[in-house]
Amino acid sequence: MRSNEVARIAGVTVRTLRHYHALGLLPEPPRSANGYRDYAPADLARVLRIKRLASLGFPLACVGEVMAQMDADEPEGDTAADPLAELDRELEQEIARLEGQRRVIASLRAERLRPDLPVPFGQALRLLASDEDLAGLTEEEQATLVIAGHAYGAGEVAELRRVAEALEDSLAVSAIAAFKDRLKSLAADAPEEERAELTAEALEALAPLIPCFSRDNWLRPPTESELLLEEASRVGMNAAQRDVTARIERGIENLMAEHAE
Amino acid sequence: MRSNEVARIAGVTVRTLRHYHALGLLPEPPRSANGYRDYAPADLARVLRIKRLASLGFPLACVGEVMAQMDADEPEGDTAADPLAELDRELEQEIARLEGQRRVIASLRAERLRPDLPVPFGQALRLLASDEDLAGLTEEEQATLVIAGHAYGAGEVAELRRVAEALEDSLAVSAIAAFKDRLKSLAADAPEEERAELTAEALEALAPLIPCFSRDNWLRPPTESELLLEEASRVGMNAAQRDVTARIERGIENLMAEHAE
DNA sequence: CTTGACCCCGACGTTGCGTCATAGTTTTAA
DNA sequence: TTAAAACTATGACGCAACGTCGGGGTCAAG
Repeated sequence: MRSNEVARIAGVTVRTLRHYHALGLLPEPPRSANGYRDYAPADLARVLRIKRLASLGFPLACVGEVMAQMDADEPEGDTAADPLAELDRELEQEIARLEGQRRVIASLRAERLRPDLPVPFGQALRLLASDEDLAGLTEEEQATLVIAGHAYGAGEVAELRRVAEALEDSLAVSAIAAFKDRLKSLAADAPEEERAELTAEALEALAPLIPCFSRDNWLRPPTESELLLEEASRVGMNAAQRDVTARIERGIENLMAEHAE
Repeated sequence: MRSNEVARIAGVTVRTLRHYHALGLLPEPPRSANGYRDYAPADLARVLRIKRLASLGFPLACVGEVMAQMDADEPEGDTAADPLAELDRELEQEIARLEGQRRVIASLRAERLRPDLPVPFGQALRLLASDEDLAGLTEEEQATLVIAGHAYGAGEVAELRRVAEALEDSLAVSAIAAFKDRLKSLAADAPEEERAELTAEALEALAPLIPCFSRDNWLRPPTESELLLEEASRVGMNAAQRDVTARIERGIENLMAEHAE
Protein backbone atom coordinates (compact mmCIF):
# COMPACT_ATOMS: atom_id res chain seq x y z
CA MET A 1 0.00 0.00 0.00
CA ARG A 2 1.14 3.54 -0.65
CA SER A 3 1.03 6.54 1.65
CA ASN A 4 -2.17 7.95 0.33
CA GLU A 5 -4.01 4.68 0.67
CA VAL A 6 -2.92 4.10 4.24
CA ALA A 7 -3.65 7.69 5.15
CA ARG A 8 -7.12 7.70 3.61
CA ILE A 9 -8.16 4.45 5.25
CA ALA A 10 -6.74 5.47 8.61
CA GLY A 11 -8.39 8.87 8.35
CA VAL A 12 -5.22 10.89 8.64
CA THR A 13 -3.09 12.86 6.20
CA VAL A 14 0.07 11.75 4.50
CA ARG A 15 1.86 14.48 6.39
CA THR A 16 0.74 12.87 9.63
CA LEU A 17 2.29 9.57 8.58
CA ARG A 18 5.56 11.33 7.90
CA HIS A 19 5.30 12.97 11.30
CA TYR A 20 4.85 9.62 13.01
CA HIS A 21 7.89 8.34 11.13
CA ALA A 22 9.90 11.32 12.32
CA LEU A 23 8.88 10.66 15.92
CA GLY A 24 9.82 7.01 15.62
CA LEU A 25 6.26 5.89 16.33
CA LEU A 26 5.87 4.24 12.96
CA PRO A 27 8.71 2.20 11.45
CA GLU A 28 9.88 3.20 7.99
CA PRO A 29 8.47 0.62 5.57
CA PRO A 30 10.56 -0.75 2.70
CA ARG A 31 10.64 1.34 -0.46
CA SER A 32 9.52 0.09 -3.83
CA ALA A 33 11.74 0.61 -6.88
CA ASN A 34 10.59 4.18 -7.42
CA GLY A 35 11.39 5.19 -3.87
CA TYR A 36 7.76 5.20 -2.72
CA ARG A 37 7.03 3.82 0.73
CA ASP A 38 5.42 0.39 0.57
CA TYR A 39 3.29 -0.11 3.66
CA ALA A 40 2.08 -3.45 4.99
CA PRO A 41 -1.27 -3.90 6.73
CA ALA A 42 0.55 -4.07 10.05
CA ASP A 43 1.66 -0.48 9.46
CA LEU A 44 -1.91 0.59 8.92
CA ALA A 45 -2.85 -1.13 12.15
CA ARG A 46 -0.11 0.75 13.93
CA VAL A 47 -1.28 4.06 12.52
CA LEU A 48 -4.78 3.29 13.75
CA ARG A 49 -3.49 2.46 17.21
CA ILE A 50 -1.46 5.68 17.34
CA LYS A 51 -4.38 7.75 16.15
CA ARG A 52 -6.66 6.18 18.68
CA LEU A 53 -4.35 6.71 21.64
CA ALA A 54 -3.71 10.27 20.51
CA SER A 55 -7.45 10.90 20.31
CA LEU A 56 -7.77 9.82 23.94
CA GLY A 57 -5.44 12.66 24.84
CA PHE A 58 -2.05 10.97 25.08
CA PRO A 59 0.75 13.17 23.79
CA LEU A 60 2.48 11.49 20.88
CA ALA A 61 5.62 11.31 22.96
CA CYS A 62 3.81 8.95 25.34
CA VAL A 63 1.99 6.91 22.72
CA GLY A 64 5.09 4.88 21.91
CA GLU A 65 5.63 3.92 25.52
CA VAL A 66 1.99 3.08 26.06
CA MET A 67 1.91 0.81 23.03
CA ALA A 68 5.13 -0.87 24.06
CA GLN A 69 3.72 -1.47 27.51
CA MET A 70 0.55 -2.94 26.00
CA ASP A 71 2.49 -5.22 23.68
CA ALA A 72 4.63 -6.47 26.56
CA ASP A 73 1.43 -8.10 27.84
CA GLU A 74 1.57 -5.64 30.74
CA PRO A 75 2.88 -7.11 33.97
CA GLU A 76 1.94 -3.69 35.43
CA GLY A 77 0.00 -4.38 38.60
CA ASP A 78 2.05 -2.04 40.73
CA THR A 79 5.39 -1.72 38.95
CA ALA A 80 4.13 0.51 36.16
CA ALA A 81 1.56 3.17 36.93
CA ASP A 82 -1.50 2.92 34.74
CA PRO A 83 -1.08 5.55 32.02
CA LEU A 84 -4.82 5.77 31.60
CA ALA A 85 -5.27 6.75 35.23
CA GLU A 86 -2.65 9.44 34.96
CA LEU A 87 -4.09 10.77 31.74
CA ASP A 88 -7.51 10.85 33.32
CA ARG A 89 -6.23 12.95 36.20
CA GLU A 90 -4.65 15.39 33.79
CA LEU A 91 -7.85 15.68 31.82
CA GLU A 92 -9.76 16.26 35.02
CA GLN A 93 -7.43 19.08 36.00
CA GLU A 94 -7.64 20.66 32.59
CA ILE A 95 -11.42 20.53 32.68
CA ALA A 96 -11.46 22.10 36.13
CA ARG A 97 -9.23 24.90 34.85
CA LEU A 98 -11.51 25.61 31.90
CA GLU A 99 -14.59 25.50 34.09
CA GLY A 100 -12.95 28.03 36.40
CA GLN A 101 -12.48 30.32 33.43
CA ARG A 102 -16.09 29.87 32.46
CA ARG A 103 -17.26 30.73 35.97
CA VAL A 104 -15.29 33.96 35.89
CA ILE A 105 -16.69 34.79 32.49
CA ALA A 106 -20.21 34.10 33.70
CA SER A 107 -19.76 36.54 36.60
CA LEU A 108 -18.32 39.17 34.31
CA ARG A 109 -21.21 38.87 31.89
CA ALA A 110 -23.93 38.68 34.52
CA GLU A 111 -22.74 41.84 36.25
CA ARG A 112 -21.39 43.56 33.16
CA LEU A 113 -17.98 44.09 34.73
CA ARG A 114 -14.75 44.99 33.01
CA PRO A 115 -13.16 41.71 31.89
CA ASP A 116 -9.67 42.99 32.63
CA LEU A 117 -10.21 43.53 36.35
CA PRO A 118 -10.63 40.86 39.03
CA VAL A 119 -14.28 40.21 39.73
CA PRO A 120 -14.41 41.25 43.42
CA PHE A 121 -12.57 44.47 42.68
CA GLY A 122 -14.87 45.18 39.78
CA GLN A 123 -17.88 44.69 42.01
CA ALA A 124 -16.53 47.05 44.67
CA LEU A 125 -15.69 49.59 41.99
CA ARG A 126 -19.21 49.42 40.64
CA LEU A 127 -20.44 50.44 44.09
CA LEU A 128 -17.97 53.27 44.38
CA ALA A 129 -18.26 54.94 41.02
CA SER A 130 -20.61 55.15 38.08
CA ASP A 131 -19.58 54.36 34.55
CA GLU A 132 -19.47 58.05 33.69
CA ASP A 133 -17.14 58.69 36.62
CA LEU A 134 -14.78 56.06 35.32
CA ALA A 135 -14.96 57.32 31.76
CA GLY A 136 -13.85 60.74 32.95
CA LEU A 137 -10.61 59.56 34.53
CA THR A 138 -7.24 60.57 33.17
CA GLU A 139 -4.92 57.93 31.82
CA GLU A 140 -2.82 57.96 34.96
CA GLU A 141 -5.88 57.45 37.09
CA GLN A 142 -7.03 54.59 34.90
CA ALA A 143 -3.62 52.98 35.25
CA THR A 144 -3.68 53.41 39.01
CA LEU A 145 -7.07 51.80 39.09
CA VAL A 146 -5.97 48.76 37.11
CA ILE A 147 -2.86 48.34 39.23
CA ALA A 148 -4.90 48.64 42.39
CA GLY A 149 -7.28 46.04 41.03
CA HIS A 150 -4.52 43.48 40.93
CA ALA A 151 -2.53 44.69 43.93
CA TYR A 152 -5.44 44.61 46.33
CA GLY A 153 -6.05 41.44 48.23
CA ALA A 154 -9.28 40.23 49.73
CA GLY A 155 -8.81 42.48 52.79
CA GLU A 156 -8.50 45.66 50.80
CA VAL A 157 -11.42 44.77 48.58
CA ALA A 158 -13.59 44.12 51.61
CA GLU A 159 -12.61 47.53 52.93
CA LEU A 160 -13.54 49.09 49.62
CA ARG A 161 -16.99 47.60 49.89
CA ARG A 162 -17.46 48.88 53.42
CA VAL A 163 -16.42 52.33 52.26
CA ALA A 164 -18.80 52.13 49.36
CA GLU A 165 -21.69 51.24 51.66
CA ALA A 166 -20.81 54.06 54.03
CA LEU A 167 -20.71 56.49 51.15
CA GLU A 168 -24.29 55.75 50.19
CA ASP A 169 -26.55 58.58 51.28
CA SER A 170 -23.58 60.41 52.65
CA LEU A 171 -22.48 63.98 52.12
CA ALA A 172 -18.91 62.71 51.88
CA VAL A 173 -19.30 62.01 48.18
CA SER A 174 -19.66 65.58 47.06
CA ALA A 175 -17.14 66.77 49.62
CA ILE A 176 -14.54 64.35 48.33
CA ALA A 177 -15.26 65.33 44.75
CA ALA A 178 -14.82 68.97 45.64
CA PHE A 179 -11.55 68.18 47.37
CA LYS A 180 -10.24 66.27 44.37
CA ASP A 181 -11.00 69.22 42.11
CA ARG A 182 -9.15 71.61 44.38
CA LEU A 183 -6.22 69.23 44.70
CA LYS A 184 -5.90 68.98 40.96
CA SER A 185 -5.57 72.72 40.56
CA LEU A 186 -3.15 73.12 43.46
CA ALA A 187 -0.01 74.97 42.34
CA ALA A 188 3.40 73.49 43.10
CA ASP A 189 4.35 76.57 45.13
CA ALA A 190 1.12 76.78 47.07
CA PRO A 191 1.60 78.50 50.45
CA GLU A 192 1.52 76.61 53.69
CA GLU A 193 -1.88 77.83 54.74
CA GLU A 194 -3.52 76.64 51.54
CA ARG A 195 -2.01 73.20 52.00
CA ALA A 196 -3.14 72.96 55.60
CA GLU A 197 -6.63 74.08 54.68
CA LEU A 198 -6.93 71.51 51.92
CA THR A 199 -5.68 68.74 54.20
CA ALA A 200 -8.18 69.68 56.87
CA GLU A 201 -10.99 69.73 54.36
CA ALA A 202 -10.12 66.27 53.08
CA LEU A 203 -9.86 64.81 56.57
CA GLU A 204 -13.20 66.27 57.49
CA ALA A 205 -14.81 64.70 54.45
CA LEU A 206 -13.15 61.37 55.18
CA ALA A 207 -13.96 61.35 58.89
CA PRO A 208 -17.24 59.43 58.58
CA LEU A 209 -15.44 56.71 56.67
CA ILE A 210 -12.83 56.03 59.32
CA PRO A 211 -14.79 53.24 60.97
CA CYS A 212 -14.71 51.35 57.67
CA PHE A 213 -10.95 51.31 57.49
CA SER A 214 -9.18 48.25 58.78
CA ARG A 215 -6.18 48.76 61.06
CA ASP A 216 -4.65 45.67 59.55
CA ASN A 217 -4.66 47.18 56.10
CA TRP A 218 -3.42 50.61 57.09
CA LEU A 219 -0.84 50.01 59.76
CA ARG A 220 1.07 47.00 58.49
CA PRO A 221 4.14 47.62 56.32
CA PRO A 222 3.10 48.06 52.71
CA THR A 223 3.82 45.33 50.19
CA GLU A 224 5.87 45.91 47.09
CA SER A 225 2.73 46.14 44.99
CA GLU A 226 1.31 48.77 47.30
CA LEU A 227 4.45 50.88 47.16
CA LEU A 228 4.25 50.72 43.39
CA LEU A 229 0.60 51.62 43.57
CA GLU A 230 1.36 54.69 45.62
CA GLU A 231 4.07 55.63 43.21
CA ALA A 232 1.67 55.20 40.32
CA SER A 233 -0.93 57.38 41.98
CA ARG A 234 1.62 60.18 42.41
CA VAL A 235 2.81 60.16 38.84
CA GLY A 236 1.09 63.30 37.63
CA MET A 237 1.38 65.26 40.86
CA ASN A 238 3.49 68.27 41.69
CA ALA A 239 5.33 68.89 44.97
CA ALA A 240 2.47 70.56 46.79
CA GLN A 241 0.00 67.88 45.77
CA ARG A 242 2.31 65.14 47.02
CA ASP A 243 2.78 67.01 50.25
CA VAL A 244 -0.94 67.28 50.81
CA THR A 245 -1.62 63.62 50.05
CA ALA A 246 1.12 62.60 52.47
CA ARG A 247 -0.37 64.80 55.17
CA ILE A 248 -3.79 63.31 54.56
CA GLU A 249 -2.44 59.81 54.91
CA ARG A 250 -0.82 60.69 58.24
CA GLY A 251 -4.05 62.36 59.29
CA ILE A 252 -6.02 59.24 58.52
CA GLU A 253 -3.66 57.18 60.61
CA ASN A 254 -4.10 59.59 63.52
CA LEU A 255 -7.86 59.45 63.18
CA MET A 256 -7.74 55.69 63.17
CA ALA A 257 -5.61 55.64 66.29
CA GLU A 258 -8.15 57.90 68.03
CA HIS A 259 -11.02 55.82 66.79
CA ALA A 260 -9.42 52.67 68.11
CA GLU A 261 -9.39 53.96 71.66
CA MET B 1 10.60 51.22 36.37
CA ARG B 2 12.76 48.56 34.77
CA SER B 3 11.74 45.27 33.20
CA ASN B 4 12.38 43.17 36.24
CA GLU B 5 10.33 45.39 38.49
CA VAL B 6 7.35 45.48 36.18
CA ALA B 7 7.57 41.77 35.61
CA ARG B 8 7.81 40.88 39.30
CA ILE B 9 4.89 43.07 40.27
CA ALA B 10 2.76 41.88 37.39
CA GLY B 11 3.63 38.28 38.15
CA VAL B 12 5.11 37.51 34.75
CA THR B 13 8.63 37.05 33.45
CA VAL B 14 10.76 39.56 31.63
CA ARG B 15 10.62 37.29 28.63
CA THR B 16 6.85 37.61 28.65
CA LEU B 17 7.12 41.38 28.51
CA ARG B 18 9.37 41.09 25.49
CA HIS B 19 6.88 38.72 23.93
CA TYR B 20 4.08 41.22 24.40
CA HIS B 21 6.24 43.88 22.82
CA ALA B 22 6.90 41.62 19.85
CA LEU B 23 3.16 41.02 19.40
CA GLY B 24 2.47 44.72 19.57
CA LEU B 25 0.30 44.33 22.66
CA LEU B 26 2.57 46.48 24.80
CA PRO B 27 4.10 49.67 23.41
CA GLU B 28 7.87 49.99 23.61
CA PRO B 29 8.63 52.39 26.46
CA PRO B 30 11.36 55.04 26.13
CA ARG B 31 14.90 53.90 26.88
CA SER B 32 17.08 55.40 29.57
CA ALA B 33 20.65 56.41 28.77
CA ASN B 34 22.01 52.88 29.15
CA GLY B 35 19.50 51.45 26.73
CA TYR B 36 17.32 49.90 29.43
CA ARG B 37 13.57 50.11 28.96
CA ASP B 38 11.97 52.65 31.26
CA TYR B 39 8.39 51.64 31.98
CA ALA B 40 5.67 53.93 33.29
CA PRO B 41 2.91 52.73 35.63
CA ALA B 42 0.53 52.78 32.68
CA ASP B 43 2.64 50.06 31.09
CA LEU B 44 2.34 47.94 34.20
CA ALA B 45 -1.40 48.44 34.07
CA ARG B 46 -1.42 47.29 30.49
CA VAL B 47 0.58 44.19 31.31
CA LEU B 48 -1.88 43.37 34.04
CA ARG B 49 -4.80 43.79 31.67
CA ILE B 50 -3.15 41.57 29.07
CA LYS B 51 -2.34 38.91 31.63
CA ARG B 52 -5.85 38.96 32.94
CA LEU B 53 -7.52 38.63 29.55
CA ALA B 54 -5.08 35.88 28.62
CA SER B 55 -5.91 34.02 31.83
CA LEU B 56 -9.58 34.08 30.85
CA GLY B 57 -8.62 32.12 27.77
CA PHE B 58 -8.33 34.78 25.10
CA PRO B 59 -5.53 34.05 22.64
CA LEU B 60 -2.97 36.85 22.76
CA ALA B 61 -3.82 37.65 19.16
CA CYS B 62 -7.32 38.63 20.31
CA VAL B 63 -6.33 40.43 23.49
CA GLY B 64 -5.31 43.55 21.60
CA GLU B 65 -8.63 43.80 19.84
CA VAL B 66 -10.58 43.14 23.00
CA MET B 67 -8.75 45.88 24.89
CA ALA B 68 -9.18 48.31 22.03
CA GLN B 69 -12.89 47.58 21.95
CA MET B 70 -13.09 48.12 25.71
CA ASP B 71 -11.23 51.39 25.53
CA ALA B 72 -13.49 52.65 22.76
CA ASP B 73 -16.24 52.72 25.41
CA GLU B 74 -17.87 49.87 23.52
CA PRO B 75 -20.79 50.92 21.38
CA GLU B 76 -21.21 47.16 20.77
CA GLY B 77 -24.87 46.35 21.29
CA ASP B 78 -25.24 44.51 18.03
CA THR B 79 -22.48 45.82 15.78
CA ALA B 80 -19.65 43.95 17.50
CA ALA B 81 -20.27 40.45 18.80
CA ASP B 82 -19.43 40.10 22.46
CA PRO B 83 -15.99 38.47 22.60
CA LEU B 84 -16.78 37.05 26.02
CA ALA B 85 -19.77 35.18 24.66
CA GLU B 86 -17.74 33.73 21.83
CA LEU B 87 -14.92 32.73 24.14
CA ASP B 88 -17.40 31.11 26.45
CA ARG B 89 -18.78 28.99 23.64
CA GLU B 90 -15.30 27.87 22.69
CA LEU B 91 -14.50 26.93 26.25
CA GLU B 92 -17.73 25.00 26.45
CA GLN B 93 -16.85 23.02 23.33
CA GLU B 94 -13.38 22.31 24.59
CA ILE B 95 -14.73 21.07 27.89
CA ALA B 96 -17.22 18.84 26.11
CA ARG B 97 -14.40 17.37 24.05
CA LEU B 98 -12.29 16.60 27.11
CA GLU B 99 -15.25 15.12 28.93
CA GLY B 100 -15.85 12.86 25.94
CA GLN B 101 -12.30 11.64 26.25
CA ARG B 102 -12.80 11.03 29.95
CA ARG B 103 -15.94 9.02 29.30
CA VAL B 104 -14.10 6.78 26.86
CA ILE B 105 -11.28 6.34 29.34
CA ALA B 106 -13.74 5.47 32.07
CA SER B 107 -15.27 2.73 29.92
CA LEU B 108 -11.86 1.38 29.04
CA ARG B 109 -10.80 1.23 32.65
CA ALA B 110 -14.06 -0.16 33.97
CA GLU B 111 -14.05 -3.03 31.49
CA ARG B 112 -10.28 -3.39 31.22
CA LEU B 113 -10.39 -3.07 27.45
CA ARG B 114 -7.49 -2.37 25.11
CA PRO B 115 -7.15 1.41 24.92
CA ASP B 116 -6.21 1.28 21.24
CA LEU B 117 -9.45 -0.28 20.06
CA PRO B 118 -12.89 1.36 19.90
CA VAL B 119 -14.92 0.54 22.98
CA PRO B 120 -17.84 -1.33 21.33
CA PHE B 121 -15.46 -3.44 19.29
CA GLY B 122 -13.40 -4.20 22.36
CA GLN B 123 -16.51 -5.31 24.20
CA ALA B 124 -17.56 -7.62 21.38
CA LEU B 125 -14.04 -8.98 21.19
CA ARG B 126 -14.05 -9.73 24.89
CA LEU B 127 -17.13 -11.89 24.29
CA LEU B 128 -15.58 -13.69 21.37
CA ALA B 129 -12.12 -14.48 22.64
CA SER B 130 -10.25 -14.80 25.89
CA ASP B 131 -7.06 -12.89 26.63
CA GLU B 132 -4.99 -16.01 26.04
CA ASP B 133 -6.57 -16.49 22.64
CA LEU B 134 -5.59 -12.96 21.71
CA ALA B 135 -2.09 -13.34 23.07
CA GLY B 136 -1.56 -16.35 20.83
CA LEU B 137 -2.29 -14.53 17.60
CA THR B 138 0.36 -13.97 14.96
CA GLU B 139 1.38 -10.45 14.08
CA GLU B 140 -0.68 -10.50 10.92
CA GLU B 141 -3.74 -11.60 12.83
CA GLN B 142 -3.21 -8.87 15.41
CA ALA B 143 -2.97 -6.31 12.61
CA THR B 144 -6.14 -7.63 11.02
CA LEU B 145 -7.88 -7.34 14.33
CA VAL B 146 -6.87 -3.75 14.85
CA ILE B 147 -7.86 -2.80 11.32
CA ALA B 148 -11.19 -4.53 11.75
CA GLY B 149 -11.70 -2.65 14.98
CA HIS B 150 -11.59 0.63 13.17
CA ALA B 151 -13.16 -0.48 9.89
CA TYR B 152 -16.24 -1.98 11.45
CA GLY B 153 -19.24 0.25 11.88
CA ALA B 154 -22.04 -0.11 14.39
CA GLY B 155 -23.76 -2.71 12.20
CA GLU B 156 -20.79 -5.04 12.04
CA VAL B 157 -20.12 -4.71 15.74
CA ALA B 158 -23.73 -5.58 16.51
CA GLU B 159 -23.33 -8.65 14.35
CA LEU B 160 -20.19 -9.60 16.21
CA ARG B 161 -22.10 -9.50 19.47
CA ARG B 162 -24.90 -11.66 18.09
CA VAL B 163 -22.31 -14.16 16.89
CA ALA B 164 -20.63 -14.09 20.27
CA GLU B 165 -23.89 -14.82 22.03
CA ALA B 166 -24.67 -17.64 19.63
CA LEU B 167 -21.25 -19.13 20.24
CA GLU B 168 -21.86 -19.44 23.95
CA ASP B 169 -22.59 -23.05 24.87
CA SER B 170 -22.16 -24.02 21.26
CA LEU B 171 -20.06 -26.74 19.74
CA ALA B 172 -19.11 -24.32 16.97
CA VAL B 173 -16.22 -22.94 19.00
CA SER B 174 -14.11 -26.05 19.02
CA ALA B 175 -15.11 -26.88 15.46
CA ILE B 176 -13.98 -23.48 14.24
CA ALA B 177 -10.73 -23.77 16.19
CA ALA B 178 -10.09 -27.15 14.60
CA PHE B 179 -10.80 -25.74 11.17
CA LYS B 180 -8.40 -22.84 11.71
CA ASP B 181 -5.64 -25.24 12.68
CA ARG B 182 -6.17 -27.31 9.59
CA LEU B 183 -6.33 -24.25 7.38
CA LYS B 184 -3.02 -23.01 8.72
CA SER B 185 -1.27 -26.19 7.80
CA LEU B 186 -2.86 -26.42 4.35
CA ALA B 187 -0.20 -26.76 1.65
CA ALA B 188 -0.26 -24.43 -1.33
CA ASP B 189 -0.66 -27.38 -3.70
CA ALA B 190 -3.33 -29.17 -1.71
CA PRO B 191 -5.53 -31.36 -3.92
CA GLU B 192 -9.06 -30.43 -4.81
CA GLU B 193 -10.67 -32.97 -2.54
CA GLU B 194 -8.82 -31.65 0.53
CA ARG B 195 -9.94 -28.14 -0.24
CA ALA B 196 -13.54 -29.17 -0.71
CA GLU B 197 -13.50 -31.15 2.51
CA LEU B 198 -12.08 -28.27 4.49
CA THR B 199 -14.63 -25.87 3.03
CA ALA B 200 -17.48 -28.19 3.90
CA GLU B 201 -16.18 -28.61 7.43
CA ALA B 202 -16.02 -24.86 7.95
CA LEU B 203 -19.49 -24.27 6.57
CA GLU B 204 -20.89 -26.96 8.79
CA ALA B 205 -19.31 -25.34 11.84
CA LEU B 206 -20.60 -21.92 10.80
CA ALA B 207 -24.11 -23.08 9.95
CA PRO B 208 -25.62 -22.39 13.39
CA LEU B 209 -24.30 -18.84 13.20
CA ILE B 210 -25.99 -17.96 9.93
CA PRO B 211 -29.08 -16.46 11.57
CA CYS B 212 -26.84 -13.95 13.31
CA PHE B 213 -25.45 -12.58 10.10
CA SER B 214 -27.07 -9.52 8.66
CA ARG B 215 -27.87 -9.49 4.97
CA ASP B 216 -27.15 -5.79 4.94
CA ASN B 217 -23.61 -6.36 6.07
CA TRP B 218 -22.84 -9.27 3.81
CA LEU B 219 -24.53 -8.48 0.53
CA ARG B 220 -23.87 -4.79 0.05
CA PRO B 221 -20.73 -3.80 -1.88
CA PRO B 222 -17.76 -3.71 0.48
CA THR B 223 -16.28 -0.39 1.50
CA GLU B 224 -12.70 0.53 0.88
CA SER B 225 -11.82 -0.27 4.46
CA GLU B 226 -13.37 -3.69 4.18
CA LEU B 227 -11.46 -4.50 1.00
CA LEU B 228 -8.30 -3.53 2.80
CA LEU B 229 -9.33 -5.62 5.73
CA GLU B 230 -9.77 -8.66 3.52
CA GLU B 231 -6.43 -7.99 1.95
CA ALA B 232 -4.87 -7.75 5.36
CA SER B 233 -6.39 -11.02 6.47
CA ARG B 234 -4.95 -12.79 3.43
CA VAL B 235 -1.42 -11.50 3.89
CA GLY B 236 0.17 -14.69 5.21
CA MET B 237 -1.87 -17.13 3.18
CA ASN B 238 -0.84 -19.34 0.30
CA ALA B 239 -2.89 -20.06 -2.82
CA ALA B 240 -4.85 -23.00 -1.42
CA GLN B 241 -5.69 -21.14 1.77
CA ARG B 242 -6.99 -18.18 -0.20
CA ASP B 243 -9.00 -20.48 -2.38
CA VAL B 244 -10.64 -22.12 0.61
CA THR B 245 -11.50 -18.84 2.34
CA ALA B 246 -13.05 -17.55 -0.88
CA ARG B 247 -15.14 -20.71 -1.19
CA ILE B 248 -16.27 -20.36 2.40
CA GLU B 249 -17.36 -16.82 1.83
CA ARG B 250 -19.42 -17.84 -1.17
CA GLY B 251 -20.82 -20.70 0.85
CA ILE B 252 -21.91 -18.36 3.60
CA GLU B 253 -23.69 -16.20 1.07
CA ASN B 254 -25.54 -19.23 -0.28
CA LEU B 255 -26.53 -20.31 3.20
CA MET B 256 -27.81 -16.83 3.92
CA ALA B 257 -29.84 -16.79 0.76
CA GLU B 258 -31.41 -20.13 1.74
CA HIS B 259 -32.01 -18.91 5.27
CA ALA B 260 -33.74 -15.79 3.98
CA GLU B 261 -36.39 -17.83 2.15
C1' DC C 1 2.84 14.45 -25.08
C1' DT C 2 0.79 16.70 -21.81
C1' DT C 3 -2.13 17.01 -17.81
C1' DG C 4 -3.43 15.77 -13.31
C1' DA C 5 -2.69 13.03 -9.43
C1' DC C 6 0.61 11.01 -6.67
C1' DC C 7 5.30 10.47 -4.42
C1' DC C 8 9.65 12.34 -2.21
C1' DC C 9 12.23 15.72 0.77
C1' DG C 10 13.09 20.05 3.15
C1' DA C 11 11.67 23.92 5.51
C1' DC C 12 8.83 27.48 7.55
C1' DG C 13 4.44 28.75 10.39
C1' DT C 14 1.49 28.13 14.31
C1' DT C 15 1.02 29.47 20.32
C1' DG C 16 3.10 31.40 24.36
C1' DC C 17 6.51 31.79 26.01
C1' DG C 18 11.35 28.95 28.26
C1' DT C 19 16.00 28.65 27.65
C1' DC C 20 20.44 29.44 26.15
C1' DA C 21 24.33 32.40 24.17
C1' DT C 22 26.71 36.64 23.94
C1' DA C 23 27.70 41.17 25.39
C1' DG C 24 27.27 45.41 28.09
C1' DT C 25 25.62 47.63 33.01
C1' DT C 26 24.67 48.05 37.62
C1' DT C 27 24.85 46.62 42.23
C1' DT C 28 26.90 44.37 46.00
C1' DA C 29 30.34 41.91 48.84
C1' DA C 30 35.15 41.30 50.00
C1' DT D 1 38.70 49.19 44.75
C1' DT D 2 37.80 45.40 42.59
C1' DA D 3 35.68 41.16 41.49
C1' DA D 4 31.58 38.62 41.56
C1' DA D 5 26.67 38.53 41.23
C1' DA D 6 22.63 40.23 39.25
C1' DC D 7 20.26 42.82 35.47
C1' DT D 8 19.61 44.52 30.73
C1' DA D 9 19.65 43.92 25.70
C1' DT D 10 19.36 41.26 21.26
C1' DG D 11 19.01 37.14 18.68
C1' DA D 12 18.02 32.45 18.09
C1' DC D 13 16.40 27.73 18.95
C1' DG D 14 12.87 24.64 21.19
C1' DC D 15 8.26 22.61 22.31
C1' DA D 16 3.41 19.84 19.98
C1' DA D 17 1.25 18.23 16.17
C1' DC D 18 1.03 18.76 12.36
C1' DG D 19 -0.53 22.41 7.85
C1' DT D 20 1.27 24.31 4.00
C1' DC D 21 4.39 25.64 0.46
C1' DG D 22 8.08 24.79 -2.90
C1' DG D 23 10.88 22.20 -5.92
C1' DG D 24 11.43 17.97 -8.28
C1' DG D 25 10.47 12.99 -9.75
C1' DT D 26 6.69 9.11 -11.14
C1' DC D 27 2.73 7.21 -13.00
C1' DA D 28 -1.81 6.53 -15.40
C1' DA D 29 -5.02 8.57 -18.70
C1' DG D 30 -6.45 11.44 -22.54
